[in-house]
Amino acid sequence: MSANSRFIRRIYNLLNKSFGPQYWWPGDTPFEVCIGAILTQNTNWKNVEKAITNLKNEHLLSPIALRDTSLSELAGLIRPAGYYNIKARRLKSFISFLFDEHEGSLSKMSKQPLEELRHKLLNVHGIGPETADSILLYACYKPIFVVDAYTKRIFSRHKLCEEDSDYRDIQNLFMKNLPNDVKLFNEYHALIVKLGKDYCKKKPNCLKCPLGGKQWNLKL
DNA sequence: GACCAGGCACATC
DNA sequence: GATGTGCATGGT
Repeated sequence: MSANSRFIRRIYNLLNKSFGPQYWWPGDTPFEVCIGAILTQNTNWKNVEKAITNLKNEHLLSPIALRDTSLSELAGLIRPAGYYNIKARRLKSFISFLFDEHEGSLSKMSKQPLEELRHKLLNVHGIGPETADSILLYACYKPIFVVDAYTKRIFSRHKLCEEDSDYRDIQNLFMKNLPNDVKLFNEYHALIVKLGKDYCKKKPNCLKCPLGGKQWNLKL
């Protein structure tokens, strides 16, 4: 086993021991996961929850209901999640894709092979790498590792990737060094977000961080 | 009142 | 292909 692989697994074990299971994604249905993945782009999850609650209260959390909702009404309801005009359009483009390609059915969409579906999702307006991979992993249960701002910040601070590593570089760091396991990818990303929220914001709080101290050259 | 949060598309060089 | 900018609310 390579040194990288040992590091990656050791960090997972540390986080898992410190935080325990995270029960991700925070959403009731695969469809809600997709909506949340778009709404949470560059946005605090608390604000996303308000927007999702609004949609639930209006009984709009289904592909058909959202398809039949006007852009302006949708924008008004998701307002708390920020960038609401842009995100309303992004939600609509995802819904259009779902109906055009998969009869409005997430379970049909999920039957597509991973790489083919990923490629198609990336062609949907408003869906980039992180949103696509969140949908693939947490809504379609495909084995793909989600990289977010926390992942990049934490791993570059600890010199486990370069500061200018791109999305695929970091994703490969995990996927080449871990077994191809949906449950593991699910839990690992969730633990990274937990670590990020609690200890590794832009101004880090290293004192009680499970990764230990202010020394950002991890010695495990 | 500044700074930040689980990105992405687009313009410009 | 790299770099900069707009999008926007709500919490600290």
